[in-house]
Amino acid sequence: MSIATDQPMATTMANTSAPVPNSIPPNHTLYVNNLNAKIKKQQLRKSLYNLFVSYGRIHAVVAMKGVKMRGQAFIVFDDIQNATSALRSLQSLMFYGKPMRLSYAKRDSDAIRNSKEQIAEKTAALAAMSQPEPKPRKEKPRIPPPPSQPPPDRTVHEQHIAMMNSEEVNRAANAVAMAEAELQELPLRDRTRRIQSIIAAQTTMIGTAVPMMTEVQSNSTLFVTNLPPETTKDALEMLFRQFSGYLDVRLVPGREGIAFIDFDNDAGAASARDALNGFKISATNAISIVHFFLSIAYPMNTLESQNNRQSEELAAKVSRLKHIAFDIENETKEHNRFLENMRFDMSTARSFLGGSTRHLSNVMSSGRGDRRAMCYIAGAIILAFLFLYYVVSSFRTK
DNA sequence: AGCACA
Repeated sequence: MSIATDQPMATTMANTSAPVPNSIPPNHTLYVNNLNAKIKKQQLRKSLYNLFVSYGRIHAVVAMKGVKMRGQAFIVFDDIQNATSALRSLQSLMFYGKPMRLSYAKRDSDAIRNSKEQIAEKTAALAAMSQPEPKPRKEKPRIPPPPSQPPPDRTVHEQHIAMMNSEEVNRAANAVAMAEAELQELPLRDRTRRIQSIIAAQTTMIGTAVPMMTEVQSNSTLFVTNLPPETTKDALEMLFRQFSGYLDVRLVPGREGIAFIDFDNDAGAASARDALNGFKISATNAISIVHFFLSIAYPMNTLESQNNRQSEELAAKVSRLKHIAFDIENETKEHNRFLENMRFDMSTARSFLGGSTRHLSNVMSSGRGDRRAMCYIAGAIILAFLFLYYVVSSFRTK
């Protein structure tokens, strides 16, 4: 399938370990040159971000259009180690048709300089205030050692909990939280990749799984395809109204063969889907029903992980998360298959969203002020829109 | 090739 993205084809990885002779010491910021100067600044920044962010949190991507600065960019990492691993793995990567050249920046980026200053100020202030100087610890071990008097038989759970409360896990959880915000802005397909790389990165970073909770948000609208052209709204109504929470059938004016079925709850939609997917609505047509799912992963509150039972579930949660990531991918592919055969335009996308937006206005006007529900619905609408827009634009630019 | 950020 041909998908248009703003991502350049990342073809040959000519990386290996051939570090360019490099006199510049490691830096938070990578200097990139030999970039394709034809790419527009915004897109370039976005693509660079998407490429480099797998190696760690990125503070900024700077690219400039001027004669002197074209073809170059700066990637500001929060962490030097991450900058280093990006430098090593992406060196000479074909990017928009040209092998990019990476080195450390000669000077610190302003943002880094500032935060270094702030840290220096704080430690100076601390030193001035406190008379017993804090012992300068050297090189913190990956997993904090047990307290000086290790209780003879710490249970596995207790060790686990101690680790969960470690600074490293907190940082990892933080990284995941940042990533979550970023995920919201990515099309579904890219979210899968990001979720996987976040898990991988955090897992290697702390040597164990980050405690994550996942929330699968289903959607109370079903997408039905392969309907015979003469299908009427009444016929579909007959079929679907037996399921609890049924609200409405929406045919798409000007488009044969598809329909949207709204429910007032996810579970009703799911049970209708399970019952009717593949249903032979006529001698020749077995209908196919797609239920769009959205999922969000977020770090578990590390305080909550003090609870033993929850800490037992961590591993299971993470593996479930991985499965969900794969599921999203599969579903996305499946959707694309459906949609590739159709002229799926914006009015169709809007029609799909019609139900959701109505739910939103219902919630808003009900005056119950359920913030949480509103956020979810609004978020789901945005994600759904992004996904649909992505699908639509992939036809446009074919 | 070219090292900036307001």
